[in-house]
Amino acid sequence: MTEIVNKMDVLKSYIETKGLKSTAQRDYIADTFFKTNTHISLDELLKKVKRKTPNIGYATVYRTMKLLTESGLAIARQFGDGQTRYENLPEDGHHDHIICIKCSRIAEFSNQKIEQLQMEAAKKLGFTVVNHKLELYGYCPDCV
Amino acid sequence: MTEIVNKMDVLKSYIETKGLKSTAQRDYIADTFFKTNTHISLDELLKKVKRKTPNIGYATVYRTMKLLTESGLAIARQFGDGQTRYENLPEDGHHDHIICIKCSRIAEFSNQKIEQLQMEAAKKLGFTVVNHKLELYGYCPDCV
DNA sequence: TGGTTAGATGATAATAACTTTCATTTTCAA
DNA sequence: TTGAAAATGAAAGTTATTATCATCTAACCA
Ligand SMILES: [Mn+2]
Ligand SMILES: [Mn+2]
Ligand SMILES: [Zn+2]
Ligand SMILES: [Zn+2]
Repeated sequence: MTEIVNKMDVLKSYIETKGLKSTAQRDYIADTFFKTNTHISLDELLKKVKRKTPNIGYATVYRTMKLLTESGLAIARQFGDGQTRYENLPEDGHHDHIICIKCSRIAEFSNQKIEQLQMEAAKKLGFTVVNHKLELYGYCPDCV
Repeated sequence: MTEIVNKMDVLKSYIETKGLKSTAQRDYIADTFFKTNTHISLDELLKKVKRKTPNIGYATVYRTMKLLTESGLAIARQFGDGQTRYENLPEDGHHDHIICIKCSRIAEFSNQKIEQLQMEAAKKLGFTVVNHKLELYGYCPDCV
């Protein structure tokens, strides 16, 4: 609850800073997205949004998610199925993913030791790490 | 040297097993690819191949790389720049990548401890890992 | 409060990287 | 040598994303 209000405030503030305008469509798309706890695609989000506002366009959903990503409220992910998926910025920090190659179920995990070892591996090569992508692919408990 | 001959033999053998036919185009594309030690895109490979055989088509390069990937001689990679890149199957086993977000330089590393921890993280969630993708993004030594 | 105008919207067109189709050519076993 | 099966190259089709453009609309102001 307070969560979503907060996120909406962050968005409003970002919009103001950038000299943009507030619209009902954008608010509703953002609100709908903030209420999801999945890794949602644009098509899925559009479908959800169209249930209340059927006249909304794909382009507006696309532009809104772009805005949310820019403002840091959403994270864009690519799990190799050909389409970008968005998730809410996790309040408990960064996490990585494990994806079932049979049913597409996605689980999340975070491991500080792995992050540490990544840094070290990079340092050994003279690189500085800004971000990373770690995805495990395999079978979930239900798919053996 | 012996390397490439070996790879060509593996390819020949794969082609025979599948009931396919041998062609000059395929041989030349494969040979050109086997001689690269980069993570090469289809366009880059086509360009290289066209220097000797200008009449060769994109589709043939595409189909040859598909074949090499199926046969295990090539690995297809996605580094987030929108196009698939191919690399030769490394003889020293699996490795992961670190990509410079300024100059696109790609370095490779492998860390057994990280692999181990990944397995454990997956197991904790009841998943079985079949493969994984680990990419670090940051700055290379030349780009600070 | 009505006018102005920069930004937003939604339909549609354009991209870009594949992927497939198809007419023609080539391979290769009989 | 021949004919069926596979390969090739040009071109068309896909699909997800991004841009364009003719209206709309929000927000500031006289
Ligand atoms: Mn997630
Ligand atoms: Mn590599
Ligand atoms: Zn599953
Ligand atoms: Zn660099």
